[in-house]
Amino acid sequence: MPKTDKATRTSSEQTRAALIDAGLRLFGRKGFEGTPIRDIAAEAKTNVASIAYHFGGKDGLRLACAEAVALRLRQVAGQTILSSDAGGDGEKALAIMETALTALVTFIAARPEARDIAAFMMREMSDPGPALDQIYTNLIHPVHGALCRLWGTATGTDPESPSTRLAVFALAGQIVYFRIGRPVILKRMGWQDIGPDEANQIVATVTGNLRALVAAGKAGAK
Amino acid sequence: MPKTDKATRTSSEQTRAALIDAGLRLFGRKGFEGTPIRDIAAEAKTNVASIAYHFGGKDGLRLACAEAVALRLRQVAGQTILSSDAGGDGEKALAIMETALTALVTFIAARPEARDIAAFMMREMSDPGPALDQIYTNLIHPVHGALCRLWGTATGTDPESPSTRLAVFALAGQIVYFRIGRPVILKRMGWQDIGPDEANQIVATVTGNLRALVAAGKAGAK
DNA sequence: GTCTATAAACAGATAGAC
DNA sequence: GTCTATCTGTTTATAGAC
Repeated sequence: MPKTDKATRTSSEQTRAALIDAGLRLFGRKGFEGTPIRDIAAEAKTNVASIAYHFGGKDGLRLACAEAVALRLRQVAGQTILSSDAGGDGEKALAIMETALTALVTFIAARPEARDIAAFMMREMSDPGPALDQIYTNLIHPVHGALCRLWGTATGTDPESPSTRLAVFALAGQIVYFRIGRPVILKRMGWQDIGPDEANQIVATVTGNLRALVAAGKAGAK
Repeated sequence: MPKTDKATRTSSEQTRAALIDAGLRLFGRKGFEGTPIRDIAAEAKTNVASIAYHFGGKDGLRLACAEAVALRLRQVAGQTILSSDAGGDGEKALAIMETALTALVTFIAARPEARDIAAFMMREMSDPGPALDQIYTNLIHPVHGALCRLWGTATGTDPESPSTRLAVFALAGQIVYFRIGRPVILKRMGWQDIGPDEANQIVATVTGNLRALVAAGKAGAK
């Protein structure tokens, strides 16, 4: 059946993508060791053997999931941050950061796929290995670096200084917590779900904090 | 129930404690499903069967670990926050929060046990169940509530309002990220470890942020 | 209460038919 | 390329000796 003529649209690629999708979802929820490859195959509507065929084994799928995570989050955060340049204008740098954070928070807090993406990343951080290296070099390092440059421009401080880097990490921490801590947040806020309304409240909190922290950083730089 | 005569010092209690300790460490690093009870027994220097004996099974140990986590973190955060009362004095409320945050951040960022405690909590949040309920009612709800009251006093805003609750969650997010994201932070900061020096830099970042955010919240409340 | 031995279920990898 | 059947090792839980 799997001949790659244009009518069939390479079912190989489709199976591959379905496996990564299923792997991300299950690894995120139940953990890597907690997920049997049989479940992944079932979720992707294929057979167990196809995981060894496409990725060489369970570990290969893990790495492929890490690649997918880095790619997806760069699409959300990256294209807004990585490409743009404030050109020394503090106000513009702050505006760019606000736009980027809004996009990031909206995606991370409200989009359903973000649950699995965030959970996958957090799990990899609890047990660092090749998959985390992937995510670090392809996502975290470039995005954090770009945010540091914007932060430096916005506050007039050294973008390479430890305090700038820590400030940006603190900012990132706020965002990821709104996803990871979701069940706790829902319960405490009395929310049923994080829809557009709730996401906007979170966006308002984070962007408000950004402005306050940048203002404080600017004052401290004098 | 073990017989508690003072001479033997109940080795039962010791085994129990050693199992919880080992469980917390291994569950945090490799996840619940990723950890065989044989490994836990070996780490606790006892036999596999003792887990079923003391906790009824692997799930029982999981719940006992959740209890231990809640208890331990209440000792760190709780005794400073839960007991004290600002009595309507904004300055005093801010000072209490600063003291509490310093203790919390120092513990979470620098203490080795905190790695496993934080990882355990995050994993439970990714896959909510009875253990998370434990942690929520015995730790998160009371501590978050106390911080909201202090925040309300410090900023002059309603401690029960959604924006206050979200602000406190954002603050908490910063703290936990400095533990969860540790491997990434070490790499990006060029640090070998988080010792007293590095912990102080993190404490300075977080308490600085606290002051800036409270000041902004106070201004907004006018 | 502790521990060894074992049972019954389940894991990931792979050979070979299609 | 896909899928079934199977191999080999490992898992949790438990029975029973001490």
